[in-house]
Amino acid sequence: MLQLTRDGEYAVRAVIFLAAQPEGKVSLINEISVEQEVPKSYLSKIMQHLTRAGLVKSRRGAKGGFTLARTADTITLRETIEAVEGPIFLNVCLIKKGECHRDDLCPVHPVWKEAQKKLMEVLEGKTMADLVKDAEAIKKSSKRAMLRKA
Amino acid sequence: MLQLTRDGEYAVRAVIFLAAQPEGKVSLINEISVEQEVPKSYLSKIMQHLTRAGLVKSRRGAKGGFTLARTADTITLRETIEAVEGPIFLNVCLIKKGECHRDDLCPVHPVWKEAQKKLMEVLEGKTMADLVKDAEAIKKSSKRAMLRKA
DNA sequence: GGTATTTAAGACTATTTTAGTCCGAATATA
DNA sequence: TATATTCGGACTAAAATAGTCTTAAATACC
Repeated sequence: MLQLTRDGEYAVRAVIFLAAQPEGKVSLINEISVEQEVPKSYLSKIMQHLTRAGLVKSRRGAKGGFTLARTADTITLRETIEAVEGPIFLNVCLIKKGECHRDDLCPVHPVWKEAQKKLMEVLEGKTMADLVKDAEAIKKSSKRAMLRKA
Repeated sequence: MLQLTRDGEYAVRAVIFLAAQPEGKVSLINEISVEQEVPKSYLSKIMQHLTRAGLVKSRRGAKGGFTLARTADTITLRETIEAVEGPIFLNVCLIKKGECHRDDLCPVHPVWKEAQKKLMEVLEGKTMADLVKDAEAIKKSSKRAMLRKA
């Protein structure tokens, strides 16, 4: 449907949450679920994918939980989404040769290629560190707006 | 899944086919289906959507068939796709306010907004007339390549 | 060692979407 | 009237989506 699924959305929320935590902080499914408004049992699935994809480190047992596996500035939006949704292709014809009807003769193929490239540029251009910084800036500016109103 | 469905793909094929026909030519479901490799009964559904959306004119009965309802240079790729898939939104948060988790405080929202804008620019930047022209150019250049080989 | 805590893995489910097919009705031509 | 052709909708099978739930495994602490 040319639309991000809940999996992708929830993965992004979870990784941003982890990225925003202070160094060394270990987060529980429960915390993330409540804070980011993601169903707990569903989130547990998402976290597993993120762990296997190497974005997140997990530890079981008491004092266990999740942390980022790498620094937030090395994790892009694209990587986070693809960790749970699989590789993004705006059209099947981009997956590999032969998927495309009339292969190299299709005039629409280059258009999808360009659209794909632009989308990837946007999703790769934002790291989790960027997003945490953006979130802080938004919070500050909205606080200022509140004060002005009061 | 962040991927165009068959509906969208088939709609584009059908409209390009109509755009490539000589002035006044009326095309049958059957022709389009064979030429563009789209299942006939499925295509019939697609054509109905395109007709209702005002991109295509239909006439029933003997000597009936389909033509473009407007000139090919006024029909964009975006319009064609949205005629059968409904409006494109890369993320639910773009549909309307309130769909977004933590509304204006979400740092990812602006990123989706930008991605959406870029995608739309690409899909609106190509009209069916452009695509027909591109197809002709591709055909010519591939013919030249064949001749060089032979 | 035992107990409490926490993630891992996978089975299970309901709903929606996707990708079609099929048929009878309506409409136009000749 | 016979023939051609789209229209509209019912129908279907398979896959994706969006979850839930239960049991097992690992870890920490007493």
